[in-house]
Amino acid sequence: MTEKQEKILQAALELFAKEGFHATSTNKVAKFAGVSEGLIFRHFCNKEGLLQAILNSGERRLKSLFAEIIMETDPKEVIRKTITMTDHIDESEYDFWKLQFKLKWELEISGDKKMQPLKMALANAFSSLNYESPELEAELLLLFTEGLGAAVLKGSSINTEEMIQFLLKKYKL
Amino acid sequence: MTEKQEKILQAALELFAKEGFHATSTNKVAKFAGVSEGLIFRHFCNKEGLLQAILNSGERRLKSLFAEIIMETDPKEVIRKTITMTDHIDESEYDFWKLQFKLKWELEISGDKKMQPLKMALANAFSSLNYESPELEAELLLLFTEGLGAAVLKGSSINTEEMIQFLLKKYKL
Amino acid sequence: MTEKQEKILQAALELFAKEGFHATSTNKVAKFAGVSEGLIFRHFCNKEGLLQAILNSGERRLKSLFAEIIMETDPKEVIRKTITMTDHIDESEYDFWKLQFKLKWELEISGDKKMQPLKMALANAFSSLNYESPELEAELLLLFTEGLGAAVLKGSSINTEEMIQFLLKKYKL
Amino acid sequence: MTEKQEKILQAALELFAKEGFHATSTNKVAKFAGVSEGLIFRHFCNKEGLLQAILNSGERRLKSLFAEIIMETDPKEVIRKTITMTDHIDESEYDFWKLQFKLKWELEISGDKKMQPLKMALANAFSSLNYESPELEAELLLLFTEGLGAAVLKGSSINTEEMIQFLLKKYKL
DNA sequence: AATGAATGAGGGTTCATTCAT
DNA sequence: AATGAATGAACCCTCATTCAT
Repeated sequence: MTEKQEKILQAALELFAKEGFHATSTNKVAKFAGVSEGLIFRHFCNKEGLLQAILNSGERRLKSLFAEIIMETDPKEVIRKTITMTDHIDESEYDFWKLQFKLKWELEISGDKKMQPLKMALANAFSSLNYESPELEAELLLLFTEGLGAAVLKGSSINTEEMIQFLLKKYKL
Repeated sequence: MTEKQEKILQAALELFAKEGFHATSTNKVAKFAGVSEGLIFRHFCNKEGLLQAILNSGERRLKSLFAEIIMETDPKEVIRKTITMTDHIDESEYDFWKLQFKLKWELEISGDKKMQPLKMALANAFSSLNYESPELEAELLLLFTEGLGAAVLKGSSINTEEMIQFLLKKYKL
Repeated sequence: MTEKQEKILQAALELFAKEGFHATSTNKVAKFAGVSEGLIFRHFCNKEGLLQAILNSGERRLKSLFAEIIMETDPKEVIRKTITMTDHIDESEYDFWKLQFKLKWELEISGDKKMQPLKMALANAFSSLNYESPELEAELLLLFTEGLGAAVLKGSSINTEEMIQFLLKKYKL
Repeated sequence: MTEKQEKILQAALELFAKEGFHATSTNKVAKFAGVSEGLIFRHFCNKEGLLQAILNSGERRLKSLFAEIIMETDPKEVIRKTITMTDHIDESEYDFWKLQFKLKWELEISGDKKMQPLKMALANAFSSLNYESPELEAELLLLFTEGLGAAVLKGSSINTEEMIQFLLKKYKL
């Protein structure tokens, strides 16, 4: 991975996240990256290839974020970490996460599969704690988490911190 | 509102909802509506004007959906109706709702303001029922509603019916 | 000639003069005249027909302006009136004259023929006054007059009044 | 400046001069230049940018034409060269000059500033020769030059050669 | 006479992509 | 690996004009 390649990825991530995939031209990406437009195609084949490269490079981020939760053995900790997940997203990664949410709607790229391991970990946790419907509980909590994440990334008026504390109390954590 | 005007709106709604605003060309809209492309601009000025027209015409739908909940006097009913809201969306209106969600991410058009009255009604309801943090409860429930709506519209694997019943039980309704 | 017909002509004259024939759309003319666009075509056939109508209606103005000079019997007066012609153009007729000049270049509509009678009158005048080359003198004076007119209509920095006095002195008038 | 860039400029100059700026489509320019239409915008940004490029490249021509007169020290020669200027315009440059005249009317781009140095040189010349109103003399002569130039470029019926000789005699040159 | 809906061709411009260097 | 010229299709939009009413 050359330096210019990285610059392209970085520029594309930021622009795709800010303006959307379709609204960002390869020309804009090239200029923003300080690179000739042709180079994008040399390295990433086409615009979609560029997107894939971003997504792939981000997969690690996603997995490491989830891994910390999934590896957890204490069920209460699994739930607590899920709830506070939003708080642990570094501001420098906002673009990546925003892009994830954007793509779900713009290109209908579902993130469901990626959530599956987390969902199972949660279901197990709720099961250990003798919740009646652990799977539904897991799904519900993920719904909350996603909603909270979306709210943060869109700059909604929601007070995230308060909401997280509120949820923790609700789950007696 | 002429017949062709309606056809344009209808076509645009469907295409914008399916493929996104930027990914849908006015040419495609015109062809889909069986209309000359120029007519779009005579009636709606801009591509964006076309979008606005769709949004405005949908405002009624949105308000009537919310009104039914807000007018409710029984606090328990307010909460129940909010939870089951997703179920009451007619399949014929999927395109409209999908567009709403899509736009939130594609054009960063926030729906926060529109939710405000509903949020207040919910807060009041929770307050009447002596919940400790009625506003946070309201916000949380809205997070759920949005999440569930999104899941349905994206064709997620979530079992909506089950989830709704689950939540109703949680709120003792 | 109905009232609306006149309004169209008036609007078209002003717009054609200000922005040019090609740069003025029939739509703009219609809006400026407070009239439906279709009406323009009902009355004037097409855009060029509208232009012709303006030109024809202006022909009278042009002829009456020249007539006063041509009818003059005193040769000195012929020359004097030609030189001061620019001064006698009413400000309300600027648009018409500006259009004349514009069209010469935009559509290469020559005004040469219309000048012919004036040129002959001038040649006769110079001949009566025993100028050596009366025809060339006539042509030269017309060159000056046109240049002066153009300068005025373009809002050039030339001091017209002074220049006219200067010319009158040169021709000993 | 690539070969195709030059071809575009050349084609645009010819077409703008012949048909006018507004009446010439970029498509026409591209076809005439044997080039893809997009290339125009890559190199010149806008249609207007294309025009500016032509104008800028022509500025040299204009300055060199004037320089020869302004540098002249003999006042009589200054006047003589001004009068005969029209004759010194190469036929290959007609398009450029025609465009200059056209633009004055089509886009109201004034050439006044460019004439200023020449006007001052003429005023000085007339002053040296003890003319009473050197500045007005200068302005009048420029009026003549412009008028004659216009006549030539429009293919008027004026006999340019004769007229120039006539004026030279008038100024005793 | 007058409107306003409707059209199809064409306007300038941007797009993702290719190619020679 | 990297550039920048070059392309052709598609973009949004405006045009002069026609037609039903």
